[in-house]
Amino acid sequence: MAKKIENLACELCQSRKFSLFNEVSQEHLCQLTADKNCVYHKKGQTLFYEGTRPLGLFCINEGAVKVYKSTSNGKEQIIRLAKAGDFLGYRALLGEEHYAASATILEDAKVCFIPKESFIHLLAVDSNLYRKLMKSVCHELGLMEEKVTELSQKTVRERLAHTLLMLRETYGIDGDDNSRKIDIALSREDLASIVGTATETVIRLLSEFKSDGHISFEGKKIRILNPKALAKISDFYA
Amino acid sequence: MAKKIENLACELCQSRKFSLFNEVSQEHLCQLTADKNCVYHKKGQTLFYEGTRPLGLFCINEGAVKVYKSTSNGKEQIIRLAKAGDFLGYRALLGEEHYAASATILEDAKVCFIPKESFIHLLAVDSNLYRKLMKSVCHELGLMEEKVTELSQKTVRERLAHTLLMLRETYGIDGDDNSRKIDIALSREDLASIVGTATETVIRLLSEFKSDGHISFEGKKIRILNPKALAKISDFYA
DNA sequence: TTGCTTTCCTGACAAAAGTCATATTCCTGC
DNA sequence: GCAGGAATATGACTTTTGTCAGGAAAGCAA
Repeated sequence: MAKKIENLACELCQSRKFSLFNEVSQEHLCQLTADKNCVYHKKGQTLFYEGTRPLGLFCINEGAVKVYKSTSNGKEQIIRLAKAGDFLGYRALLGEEHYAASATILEDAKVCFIPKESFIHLLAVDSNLYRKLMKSVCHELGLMEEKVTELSQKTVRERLAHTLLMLRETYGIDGDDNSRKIDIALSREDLASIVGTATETVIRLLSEFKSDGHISFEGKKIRILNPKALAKISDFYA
Repeated sequence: MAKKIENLACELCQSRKFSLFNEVSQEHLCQLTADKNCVYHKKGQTLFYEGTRPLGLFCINEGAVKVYKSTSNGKEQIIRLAKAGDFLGYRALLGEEHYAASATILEDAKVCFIPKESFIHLLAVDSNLYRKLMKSVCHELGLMEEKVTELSQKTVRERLAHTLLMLRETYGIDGDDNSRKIDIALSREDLASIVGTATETVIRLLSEFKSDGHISFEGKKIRILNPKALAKISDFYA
């Protein structure tokens, strides 16, 4: 299953260019390359479990990962999706807490693991990185506050439309502006866990969006045909 | 209304002892005392508005403040409540963003305002404070993630019970363990904005909790008579 | 292929919560 | 004290959403 692979060179990593590590010095990157561990994970494997102690930082080189909390009623709430260039586990690491969520692979992934000491040392010598990380955590916090507001004030229908638009922003590929495919394999159940509703409700609403011509299905993926209509439904900035 | 008052000495401030500034050196505290501005605010006044640019950090010396986002349908979602010793505005400041929420006085308050430059300088020279702040922001993020999960998975009834228990933790005074009064003046509307529901629903549920003997009303305030029952209702850790 | 499992879909129904209308109570200023 | 307004309370009704049950389709292993 999880297969150790040869360390990818951080200094050459394409995913890094768009990540928080984009300004880290060559020297420090080489050190990271030496310190870290790279692993190939298949879909369904879990990177870490809620409640356990973080031993380092995960960095996604390729693939897709979901971060979610399990709830008492057996469901799960997806907190965020991580893709190439994203980091996982820094909140627990910097907050000196246990993981508050679990992380599971959605699409086969190459994941680098940077041991805690190595990461902490890097932060100590690269104050620019530390500052950027702080900025990023603050931004995340802002996003979460927005999500809280959305959850308590908007209907499932509005939230689903908004979620589709956000997924389009992040995972949209090919086609002109009016027809972009969301290139990530999300089950209806996953989608429901992001929106915060029941799977059946998502299925029903997607069918509706489809028959209204706002979206279409391509295999397991969704194509956004009419983003404006979805924006209107989601009550975006209105 | 807002009345400038003589600067309170940070180095002598009792509220500070339980705040993030509890380990800041005497020297730096004196500098803060010189740099800051203290203002007395009456209930209903607003410290800052969503969408504006942060010019500094607010520190609550006394009183209660609500931080909330206004939504398109005219309602508001309370993101957090701040009391003596709490800071406001650091997320926007450190994230280098505009305020994502507004802050309004719930109970007459003494609020100190530390200019941005002064705060940034303090962070630059006191790395321990910076680290503590990072830790705090990460912790906040964890709390928000929990709130997101709670909002999408629990009923209003469960959330209200949980909210009452949290308010009891933070604002509970006098009485033995089975009878603590929540010593903060929250209107039903405010409570609804915290829980994320309609005012009428809160009123109805509170009446129900009252007739079930779980709570009682003392003036505008609520006394928790049976925390265990509320914990059960809130499905806490179950 | 075949059979098996998982995911997706649909319908019927129930429960939860929001909305609207209307009292009633509580404050506050005069 | 009283008037007027705000906050609280309650009822009736509607809408939204969740739940349960059952079936179709798609993926997967042998």
